[in-house]
Amino acid sequence: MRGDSRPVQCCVARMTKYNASIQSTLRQNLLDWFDSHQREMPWRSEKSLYRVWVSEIMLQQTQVVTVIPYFERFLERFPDVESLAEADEATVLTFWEGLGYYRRARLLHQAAKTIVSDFGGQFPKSFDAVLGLPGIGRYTAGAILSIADNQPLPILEGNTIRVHARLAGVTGDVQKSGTQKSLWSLATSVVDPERPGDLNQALMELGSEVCTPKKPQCGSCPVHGVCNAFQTKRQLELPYSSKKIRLTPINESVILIQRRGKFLLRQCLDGERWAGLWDFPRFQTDEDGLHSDLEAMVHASTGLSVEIRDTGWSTRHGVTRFKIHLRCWVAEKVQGRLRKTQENIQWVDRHKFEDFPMSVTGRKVATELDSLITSQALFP
DNA sequence: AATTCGGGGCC
DNA sequence: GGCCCAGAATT
Repeated sequence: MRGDSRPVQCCVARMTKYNASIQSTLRQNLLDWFDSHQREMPWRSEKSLYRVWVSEIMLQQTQVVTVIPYFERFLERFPDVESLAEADEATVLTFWEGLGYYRRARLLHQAAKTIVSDFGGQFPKSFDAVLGLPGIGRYTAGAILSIADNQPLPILEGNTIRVHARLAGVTGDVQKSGTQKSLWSLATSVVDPERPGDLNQALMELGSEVCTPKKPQCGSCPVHGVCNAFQTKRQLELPYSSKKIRLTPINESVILIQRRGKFLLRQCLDGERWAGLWDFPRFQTDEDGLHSDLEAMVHASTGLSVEIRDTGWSTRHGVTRFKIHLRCWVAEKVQGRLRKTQENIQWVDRHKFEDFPMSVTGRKVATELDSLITSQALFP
């Protein structure tokens, strides 16, 4: 197929499966490499469907080094499906705090309940049943069953998209469905019949440790001999994506409202950012972090009448896709009483903040509260 | 097919 | 400051 006089790009762009020879080389070399180079991970040393499931959910859009401490704590508190299913959602969220994409935790919790009610507490082994669980898509179902039950199923995610695009010279826009189809086809053709889980992990491990986005270590790559991108020196051009990440600037303020030593927290509603987590009342402000009628905003959101006392402290926190300009105001005097509202709001002693799963910015404010409220800037 | 959802690692 | 990360659900 390759090696004739036609441009390489033309031929390989249409190659959507590895031929038998390349399949064999990929499997052999990658499994050998994986046996000697794989990193230690807590879900590898002790393997079960439950542990691999939890790890795969945590690993969605999240790097291994970030996940490991969360995984350890989570498994200590929720060692099996039953303990997870029985827990309150708020408790589950507490152990997810700081990891991001909190819907993952809520769906994980829902799925645990489903497994108890519909599968007798045993994580299912049928691909369709697993795919039907909330929070589990094509990648995660294949990953769990191949890794924890050695089922010959393909996977495709960030790392392996890059690996396959380079190995096979896939030049199409990776966002396009046609390109995705080609990549899934490549992934399917390389599935190892003997050790599918190890080969899948080897592909991902290669993508994160060797076949990296910026500085791929092709010299130490076990499969550079069959890599189209390496042969044509296009490692840095593949995979191609036309999509550019854009940031949306956000200016928001949180307001510290205290009464009798307690502070007002509200639980973020479904549909808004940090759904289910707790936060200080938060409002949109202008570019300078100011709002023309902050007291009215507080009243509108919480049903409380407040008197804004000072505006002495500010900090910034950058979040991917958002930039939050965070300012805090302290309202010392609250005239109104707590009213019944749609919002789930609560007066919380500052020493009890740790009992609430919080947004990262909310946690930051909570952690620095002591220095904030004793600051001379706030109480001149 | 495009958006949304977080936070951190890494250059 | 930008890009990327063991993606899924929603619109």
